[in-house]
Amino acid sequence: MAQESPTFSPLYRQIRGLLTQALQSGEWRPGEAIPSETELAQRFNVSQGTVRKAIDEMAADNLLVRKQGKGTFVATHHDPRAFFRFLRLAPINGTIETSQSVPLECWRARAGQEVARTLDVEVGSQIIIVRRLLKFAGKPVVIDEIYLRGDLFPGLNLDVLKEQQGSLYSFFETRFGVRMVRAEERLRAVAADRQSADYLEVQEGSPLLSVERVAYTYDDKPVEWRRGLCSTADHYYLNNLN
Amino acid sequence: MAQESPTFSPLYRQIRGLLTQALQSGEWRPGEAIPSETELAQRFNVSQGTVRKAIDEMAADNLLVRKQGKGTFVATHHDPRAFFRFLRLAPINGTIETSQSVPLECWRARAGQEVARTLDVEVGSQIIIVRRLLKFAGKPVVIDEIYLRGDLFPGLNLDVLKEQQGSLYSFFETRFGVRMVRAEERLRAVAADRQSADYLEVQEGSPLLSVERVAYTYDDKPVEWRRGLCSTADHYYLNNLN
DNA sequence: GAGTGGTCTAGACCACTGC
DNA sequence: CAGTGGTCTAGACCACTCG
Repeated sequence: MAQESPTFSPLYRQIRGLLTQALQSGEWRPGEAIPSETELAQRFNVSQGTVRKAIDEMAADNLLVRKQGKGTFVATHHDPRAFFRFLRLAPINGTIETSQSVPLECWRARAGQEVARTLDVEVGSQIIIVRRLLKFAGKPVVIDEIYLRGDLFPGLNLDVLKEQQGSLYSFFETRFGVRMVRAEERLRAVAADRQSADYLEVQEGSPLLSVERVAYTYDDKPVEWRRGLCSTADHYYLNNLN
Repeated sequence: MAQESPTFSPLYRQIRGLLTQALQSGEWRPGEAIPSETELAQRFNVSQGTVRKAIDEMAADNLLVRKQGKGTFVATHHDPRAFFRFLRLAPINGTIETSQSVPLECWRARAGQEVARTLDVEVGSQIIIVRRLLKFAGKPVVIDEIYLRGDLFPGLNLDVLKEQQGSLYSFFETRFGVRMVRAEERLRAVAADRQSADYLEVQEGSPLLSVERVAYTYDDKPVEWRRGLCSTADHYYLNNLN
């Protein structure tokens, strides 16, 4: 029912669109259960199998999480298993370490050309810049500079950031209703500048891993641009190629 | 039919196992079409939908490639689209560049403890070590040191390597019937040693991206261990986080 | 037109959770 | 026990490719 001709989109893909829209509108919040497959099938007037296929895709993209016998849930950054989805750093020797995010600075500014293009906003619109230090087992490992769309994070400042527990994305999710869904990272090796070297307690000029990231929300629009400098003396960046 | 009780494995997963086994045995070679879904369903005495689900999973893992109207094919590294699945380097400014693999050295040795553990072979068994330079648009970008299981690459030497066209994995696939299926990479930033600096035409001590990789075949056994040092002056390593 | 994969449906039954 | 997701089946029809 309702199938277009030029760009053919199967029913389950349309259902996915409707579900994504509902997620975006906040009808079901991160961590909550969405209605059962049979309920959704009735609501959209399709068979249960079609809803199922839509949910399958969204679960594969980490938008939803299925739990047999319990239901299907909106994915959340609070889930400890989701923590390392966006933080691919692991200690070279040894086990899991506790991590701590230390906010250093937070101020508002106007978007220059490059930031405006990356975040898909007008040049001159308000952005927020955050600098923070990430510690593993008490030792500084990453220094981040983060650019955010100002309109999406009203009231964000250094004091608010200090309330943060858990990951930054988990914090954005509950505090501002902004959920990061996917990201693109560009990695390079660079020499430590003076300031970063001081923060990371390494020598100026020593090699650091530069991780540049653009993160997107549901509607595939960029929300965050960040650049992290990682000391890889005791940690490496893990990646699986399938 | 035939469902175990302790570790329950659904039928389609068992079918996947049988298909993987057939791939591993070389019944269908990379690039070839496998039998149609209905044929496979008859062969395994299951419904077409069950075969379909098995193939779906394997296509998601890049073991098979579906082509509507034509059939399902064994994935191959010859496919230009598969080229950047294991080579995540892209030029910082500009378009696609031609790449060239220049073999430098190739010799046989006995596996030490670390290599033996990584490649899951006995200490002292034969391994092959390859050094090669990777050029983009004529300029050196990566210097690789590659450790291979000697038993899987009989007759491999520098002369043979010079016949290589396309990617190294594509070469291994046709020449030795060894197909890399997935890999794990560990990235760090390091300072260039004298020799690497010379090859990459950078200054000694300048920051390089170290990419350590273990690659696996169908049976999930490690086949290759390699370490690449990348000059990220004009290229970055691209990664998508979903 | 014949053959392939892709979609959609409907129904039966299994596995897991929680009351 | 009822309710959820997970599996398996069978059949109808659509979209694409190729001769």
